[in-house]
Amino acid sequence: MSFFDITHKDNRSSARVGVIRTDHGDIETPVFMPVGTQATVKALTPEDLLDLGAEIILNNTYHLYLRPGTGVIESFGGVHGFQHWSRPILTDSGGFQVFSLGLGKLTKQRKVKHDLLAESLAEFTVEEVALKNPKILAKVDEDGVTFRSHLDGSTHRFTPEISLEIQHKLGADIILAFDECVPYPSNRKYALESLERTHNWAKRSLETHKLNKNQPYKQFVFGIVQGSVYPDLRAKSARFIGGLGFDGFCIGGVSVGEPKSEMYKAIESSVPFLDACKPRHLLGVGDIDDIFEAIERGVDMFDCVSPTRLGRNGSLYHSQASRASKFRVNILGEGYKTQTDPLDPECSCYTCANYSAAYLSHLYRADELLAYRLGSLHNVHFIVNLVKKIRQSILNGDFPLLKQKWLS
RNA sequence: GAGGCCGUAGCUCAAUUGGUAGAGCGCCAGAUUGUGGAUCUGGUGGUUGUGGGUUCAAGUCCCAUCGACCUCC
Repeated sequence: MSFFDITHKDNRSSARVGVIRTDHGDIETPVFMPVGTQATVKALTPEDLLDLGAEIILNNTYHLYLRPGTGVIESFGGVHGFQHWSRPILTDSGGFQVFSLGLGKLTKQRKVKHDLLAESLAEFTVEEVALKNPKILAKVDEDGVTFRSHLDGSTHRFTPEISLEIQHKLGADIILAFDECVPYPSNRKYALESLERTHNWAKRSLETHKLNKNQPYKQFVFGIVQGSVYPDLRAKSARFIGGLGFDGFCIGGVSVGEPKSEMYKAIESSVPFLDACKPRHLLGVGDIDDIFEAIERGVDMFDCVSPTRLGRNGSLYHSQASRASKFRVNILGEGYKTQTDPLDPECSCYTCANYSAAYLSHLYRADELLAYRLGSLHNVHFIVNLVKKIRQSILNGDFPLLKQKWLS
């Protein structure tokens, strides 16, 4: 029994069907994993997640390290026992927080124009840019990253060694190398500089992982490909990371503001250099069209906050919504105030099976807590099961048809 | 009954000595991709209670009227 087996390949694209085996159960790929940053998929219980078909969830190292702290989680024998989830878990390495607390923070603030950031990065060092922007909470150096907690401002430091040691203590089934996610846009000089650093960190992450002897059960470690939107850097990164001996791979640094076409190019530039027998995870994606495009290009795993975040904000997936509206409708829209039918007649989730759109609309307008739960339930169900349908379509040989049906 | 005070957007309120009526919230719409249950971006919205008058010009000054509130008898 190997960690990952490919059971079927699409003959018209790079799409494939497989199974990942962990001590906490199997995962059928392609798979979408809901994000439970703080050891909880917001508003949902583990039973909810099982009911709607989730096979694996993502937890975040940065958040759990800061709160409740690794010690508390260790006392439960790891993240599974702590959150009452006995199926597989993947932990992020904290690398993304280097981005979201650091330079990426600038691109997320609409005030800072993209070209301004690009100019800054061309003209100044990262340290100089950070000095000019006191809101930045993280600073990267060759050895690791120093950051301030978003909770209390206290100073902390992550290195590849520290991140992996924390992840060993958290005890997820799949853990990630510590990387730097560069903002978009980044000039080539910075992207390359950061890439060398991420590669160095990948080696150190893997070495640290090999030293870990006291695993109660098997932990697999994935390396992360970076390289921004530069195809040659992506290829360089995939060759390097692909050659280190990781159990699987992530493609990172996407969905950070770049055009979708650039993201697809980044996937295409990376996949050919990654061992075809190992699973590939596209970090932080995502949108329904992106999932189709990525699976077609050989991606096996996805995680994204969008179904839960959008669910809490009333943006709900709908089988009859157009691609232009990203397959979603806004339940807060005026028309739903009086709709006695369920939100989506074609949906089999708990929410659509039991509640009218008008009731949902009311819950959202009244800021009732049940809105978060019913909305998240619906959205996660929608995405998880769409990916299951895609999996089946690959087995049936009609994946291109299904993709065309959705994306035309 | 007498005196006082106030009526401006759906709501709470702004608007210099008279000079193009604004804000917050709400409402409507959009954004949201390895999560700060957050945030951001637009948009709709008014015969300034009503009717007269003074003035080049009135939310603002004058008169009447309707309504709310306060005090006193």
